[in-house]
This record gives sequence, structure tokens and C-alpha cells, in this order.
Amino acid sequence: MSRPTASADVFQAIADPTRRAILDRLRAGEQPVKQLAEPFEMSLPAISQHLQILCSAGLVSQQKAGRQRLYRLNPVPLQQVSQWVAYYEPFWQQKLDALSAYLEENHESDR
Amino acid sequence: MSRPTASADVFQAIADPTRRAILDRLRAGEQPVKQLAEPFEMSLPAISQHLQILCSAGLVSQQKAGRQRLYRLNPVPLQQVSQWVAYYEPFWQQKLDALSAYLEENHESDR
DNA sequence: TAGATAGTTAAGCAATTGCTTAAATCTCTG
DNA sequence: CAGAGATTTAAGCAATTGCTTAACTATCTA
Repeated sequence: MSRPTASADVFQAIADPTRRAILDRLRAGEQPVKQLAEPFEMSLPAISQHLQILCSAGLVSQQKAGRQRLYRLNPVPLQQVSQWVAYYEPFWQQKLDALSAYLEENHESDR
Repeated sequence: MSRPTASADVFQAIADPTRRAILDRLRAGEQPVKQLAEPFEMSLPAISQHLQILCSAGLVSQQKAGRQRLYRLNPVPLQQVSQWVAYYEPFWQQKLDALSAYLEENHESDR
């Protein structure tokens, strides 16, 4: 029951590389589906489906403009990811500190 | 072919909430499987499988200690996630700026 | 109004996921 | 050495995923 579907869950939504690439592309600004789909070797419906998943995760919003549909980036839910990862920053900092200490030490014993 | 399997891909690895919870738990320090599995209503093999996925994503490392196996957090691959999300920070900052500007404006027209 | 354009919906399919239970494996202890 | 403890491996299963093609819907344009 509680298995998170790709819709509505940000972490699931960004798990797919195509979806991340779409978001990356949207940083350039609002775009219609066809233009958005251009670099991908994938059918249009596939892209459309990805967009729907991004949409229901709140990462993207849609607006009709004549016969095209403009998609726009909404980065806000990514804060959830950012916050989660941020907890780990001190840990990898610690790791890197350990590494540099090790290198330092090695350097000293080189003399 | 290029569909990223949960193994080896960090974004896939952290897509699962149980896996994130395991990582969260490992922040408290190295732990054997049984202890790690304690809060989850899930069979031990299930946890073991999650640990393997985390392992092959490089997020966790394993060390034998008698008949138990100690798992230890390795946060370094999370930098990949951190870096990716960081690109979006200016965007949501912008969003929030717009919001606060809006609120400001509304506040002014309240007078 | 007939077509072309932009996009979605629907149906179907193979692969993957997340779990389960049962059977190993390895290691410690009496 | 026999059993208990800790964990993994194996096999199997239902649900989900990521895609495809074919058929629709809506909108613009000649």
C-alpha cells in the first residue's frame, strides 16, 4: 500500500535520468512538448508520460497556449531532496577531511 | 539497455523510502543488519536486499565482524545528488523572492 | 470545412522492483 | 561436534515502470 508511486513522490520522480534531463532542459525556460522532446530518442507519448509524472510530483506545471502546451519548471519540491541530502554534508566533509589529513601526513613523511 | 538499475545508480538507490531510512539510521554509526532492520516491518532478507543495492550504489560499505556484518555509511556518492539539486537552488530562490515580493506588495496595498 | 499540427489517452508488453518464504552459509558457543 | 545466531541466496510473485504503436482530441490554417 505505501509503496511510493513515481507520481507524487519527488525522489521517485527524479530517479529516472530522462526525467532529470527534462528538468535540466526546462531550466532554459518554458517550452512546448515537441521542443522539449527533441534531444531524446524516444516517442512523444513517452515524453508526455514523463511530463505527467513530473507534473504530479509538482516539479512541472502546464499551461495551454493555442495548440501547444507549455511546460514550466517548478523547482520547489526539490527542496525536499536538498534538505535530505544536506544532512549528509557534514558526513562527507568529515570523509574528505580524513582524506586530506591522510594526504597531509603522507606528504610530511615524504620529506 | 540504458535503463538504470537500482544498483549502481545513486538516484535510483535513494528513490526508495526504506533505503533512505536505512541511510538515515546509519548516520548514528556502523551497525549490524539485525539492529539496522529493527524499526522496519519487513523481513530480514528484504533489508539485506536493500543493503546490497545501497552497497552497489557505493552508499554503504560492509565489514565482517564475527558472525555479524557491520554496515557503514559512505555519503560520498550523495554529492552527485547534491550537485544536481544545487543547480536548481537559484530557481527556487527566485520563486521565493517572487512570492515575498508579492506578499510585500499586498501588504503595502493593505495600508 | 478539410487537412495538418501538437499533444494526450489507451492498450499492451517486457523488464524491473520490492517483497515473501524456504533453504543455504558461516561463525560462535556449550 | 551439535546447535543456535546472523545473514545471505534462491525462487517465486504481484505490482510498477518505461516504453511502444494506434487511435483519439483539440486547435490552427488554407
